[in-house]
Amino acid sequence: MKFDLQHTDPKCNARAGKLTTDHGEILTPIFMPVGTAATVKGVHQRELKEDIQAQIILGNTYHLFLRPGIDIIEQAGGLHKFNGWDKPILTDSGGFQVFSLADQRKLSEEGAHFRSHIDGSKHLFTPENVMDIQRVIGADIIMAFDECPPGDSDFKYAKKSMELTHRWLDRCVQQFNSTEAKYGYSQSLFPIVQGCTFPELRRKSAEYIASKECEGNAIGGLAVGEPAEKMYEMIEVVNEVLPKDKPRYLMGVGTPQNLLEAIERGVDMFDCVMPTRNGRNGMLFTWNGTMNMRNEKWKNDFSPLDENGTSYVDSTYSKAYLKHLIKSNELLGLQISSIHNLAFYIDLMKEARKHIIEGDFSSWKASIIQQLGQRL
RNA sequence: GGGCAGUUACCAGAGUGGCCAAAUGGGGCAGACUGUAACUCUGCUGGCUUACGCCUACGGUGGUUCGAAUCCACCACUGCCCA
Repeated sequence: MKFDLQHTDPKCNARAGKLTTDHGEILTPIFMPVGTAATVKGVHQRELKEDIQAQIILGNTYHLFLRPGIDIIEQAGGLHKFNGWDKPILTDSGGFQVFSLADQRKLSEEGAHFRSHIDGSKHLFTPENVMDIQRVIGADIIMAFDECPPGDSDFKYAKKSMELTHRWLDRCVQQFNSTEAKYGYSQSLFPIVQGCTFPELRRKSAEYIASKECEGNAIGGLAVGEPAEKMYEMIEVVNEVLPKDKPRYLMGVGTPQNLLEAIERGVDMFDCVMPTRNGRNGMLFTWNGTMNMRNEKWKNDFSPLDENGTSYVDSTYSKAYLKHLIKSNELLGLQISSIHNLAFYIDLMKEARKHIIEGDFSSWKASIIQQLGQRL
């Protein structure tokens, strides 16, 4: 993997870059659709490629490990072969599931003991076997196994958790370096900064993560209940430390506003379930704010779904039609909403990149955030 | 013409003497959703009121009762069956 930092906005820390993997190039800043269980819910690979123009998607180690199971992925010849996506893939390590499925797990120095949410069976994730599993899944970018503590954790817990994540990282790096990619293309390991909302912990964690000299770095443990301002502050602290010549990935974030604020602070990569999940729940993101498609007011609005949208669903379908589909629980409604929202997120990144290159990102961002705050 | 069943809030539909402004679904209104156990979850939905509370309400009218959506009488309407 290779990262070229192409432009940095002269007035802020926003960056435009190019990430080159064995499955293709990624222009940053980039939004990566989440495809947890080997699928971006409700969206075909062809739609991802042609309509949404996604350059990379995610998969999830925890979910793929439980179902269909690593043996099936291996028999398929890796995740790319299994799901028919031949562009880059990034897999999350399952660290977030240790947090979100917390009532089912027990952490120890060794790793995370947990029960399957599917059948209750007992399993153990360790830094070593999570690396091995991600070797088998075969994503282009794989994530270190970390602990993602709650946003309201106290200092003592945050420190303890961060130190465990660092020790686990040592083991991840060790295991990663002593194993090889299985399918003839290379894989990169990204470590993850933790430290909750404590600047000194974040700084320390960023220094530790940077010292591993991996090909890219991630910021985790944000947008997990803390105020947005805290999140922005932590991003600033961390990005002062993380190397400029490597991509920075803010995990699990967020709203369109969050993305723009993070880009301004030097983040290059994002993923979030929001466009797909909220889309399935009837919420559309547009350049002029959000729309709740369940609202009665759309029932006879036959104007295009989104006049400013670039995806074919935006001009092919009307607001009234999507409102009808959503209210009727029709599957096509979920698909249209997901395609629209993902296309919007990707467009937002393209525009951001354009303005970074033109050197007026901050002023553009300010006006866009104003627009995005509305409710249509 | 006769018999039976029924008439409850926007719709459907429970409730058959006080705990009923009335279950539950749908519809409507609003909110939530951030490295996906999520086509999910939450609140509101007669009027006035911040609330307490008051008023109006279960086809209509009249009655029984301390008290009626619930019991009685008549009337109106709806459905099914028989002529």
